[in-house]
Amino acid sequence: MADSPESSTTDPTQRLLAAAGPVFAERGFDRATVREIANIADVNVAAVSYYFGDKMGLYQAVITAIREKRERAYPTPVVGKGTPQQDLELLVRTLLSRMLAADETGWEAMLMMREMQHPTPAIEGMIRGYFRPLYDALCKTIQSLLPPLDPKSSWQTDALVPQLALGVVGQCLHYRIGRPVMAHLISPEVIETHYGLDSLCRQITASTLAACGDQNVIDQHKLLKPSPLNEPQDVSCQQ
Amino acid sequence: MADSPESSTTDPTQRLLAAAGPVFAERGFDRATVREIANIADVNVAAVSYYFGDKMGLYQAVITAIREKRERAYPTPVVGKGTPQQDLELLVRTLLSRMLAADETGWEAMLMMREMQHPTPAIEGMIRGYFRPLYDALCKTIQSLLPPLDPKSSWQTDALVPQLALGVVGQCLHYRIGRPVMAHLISPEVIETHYGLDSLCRQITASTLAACGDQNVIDQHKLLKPSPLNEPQDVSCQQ
DNA sequence: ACTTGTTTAAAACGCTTGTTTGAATCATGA
DNA sequence: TCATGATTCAAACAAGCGTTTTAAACAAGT
Repeated sequence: MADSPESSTTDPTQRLLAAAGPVFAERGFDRATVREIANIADVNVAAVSYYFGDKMGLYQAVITAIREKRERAYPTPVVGKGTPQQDLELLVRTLLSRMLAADETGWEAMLMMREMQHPTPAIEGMIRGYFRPLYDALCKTIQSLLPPLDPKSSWQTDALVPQLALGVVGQCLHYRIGRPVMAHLISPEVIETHYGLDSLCRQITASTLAACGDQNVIDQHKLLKPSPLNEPQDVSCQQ
Repeated sequence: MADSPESSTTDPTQRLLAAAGPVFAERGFDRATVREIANIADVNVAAVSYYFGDKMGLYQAVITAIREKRERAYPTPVVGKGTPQQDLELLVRTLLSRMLAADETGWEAMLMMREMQHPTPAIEGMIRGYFRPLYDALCKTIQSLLPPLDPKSSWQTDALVPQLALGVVGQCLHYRIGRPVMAHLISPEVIETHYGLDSLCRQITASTLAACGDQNVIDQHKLLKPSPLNEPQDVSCQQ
């Protein structure tokens, strides 16, 4: 680990991009220093200004690069091919994959989250090529899962579908954002066993189907999996 | 607005705390400068070191202060008094209130979110006095909403309840975290009309009840409000 | 081999930062 | 009134930062 750090290529541009990602993700834009990045990339500090203009240029290049990479790795599925239920599960899986993505060490997702909350000009492209398509697909799928809407209710036409879609996004997001806190609330073994991609995907999909108000749908969905809920009709049972 | 900024008290400690909150929230810990804070507080920069040791000391004092303030403003409701459904709605409302809290300009919630993702030593107290109680209450309430669990299924006993509870938290959280992105996806008018506390609370509560698999409960809940879903049985209707 | 334009290298610049200094000011009790 | 300790203040300090400079190394075409 001494002679050739980040030695995948000799192109300083690539070396800088590769080195900058994890540093930006771990330290944030401000705490990250171009000197550290340049050291890791094993290029001179001046290369940052030379190739990217300035530190912010490098940052935006990193953001753009990982967005494109993840877009390719987890492309937005085309909805309408299978049943709406299958579409929904696929969308949830895509979303969760993008969030949890164990590729590298998760720093990519971390960077995207940073960008979400403290947007730089790079946010525009992120939304256009990344969030919007998936959000639209989600809305369309949820729309087709719902019973016919009352066109006279502005709540139903304007709010319901987006709220359900955002509920999906929010739950997926939480398993990225809330991770540090979750580690304090739930034992590591349980997280290990029950908070993998498959388990979470099943849970979120089922919840959303239920929220769409279609008991048949959730029953069908449950049949696909081993051991879900059993008597959904009897309530008010204090443990 | 010239002669006495932040003039609620003459105590430099209080003035610094009051001034530091918004600045830390808006700029983040690193971009926030003690000089700007001191200027706004209208005290000398040296007061930061003098009273709080250093910048980080001031930051942690701010975190602690707003946690205590919000704990008082939106205390964790005692569950078990009313029906589980009412309890759930109350808990969701508390959570959403804490997240969206329009008090001040929302910087308090923003700071707590920052802390969640990039914890400092102040996170311990936050979890103990803030997240844990609400999370436990949520779990207990959801438990009593669910049908009897199969004790042989580790998924049901270990994962289901926490996952549902975290789903609630995640959805609430998202309406804080995802705000910038949401502004790009949904028109301002719709946000204005349909993304207030009441609307979101209703939506999240109803979704969770549905996810608990109890169709009766959601039907009852719907009766409390004007115009929710109507024919929940017929499905597969492509818009 | 020479020239020309591009890339790399080390050092330094200029600026901002958190923090400290040491004197001035104030409050308080004898 | 004076002395003592706490507080305030302007100024300075030292360190770290992004960026620029200047010159050396390199590549390629003639």
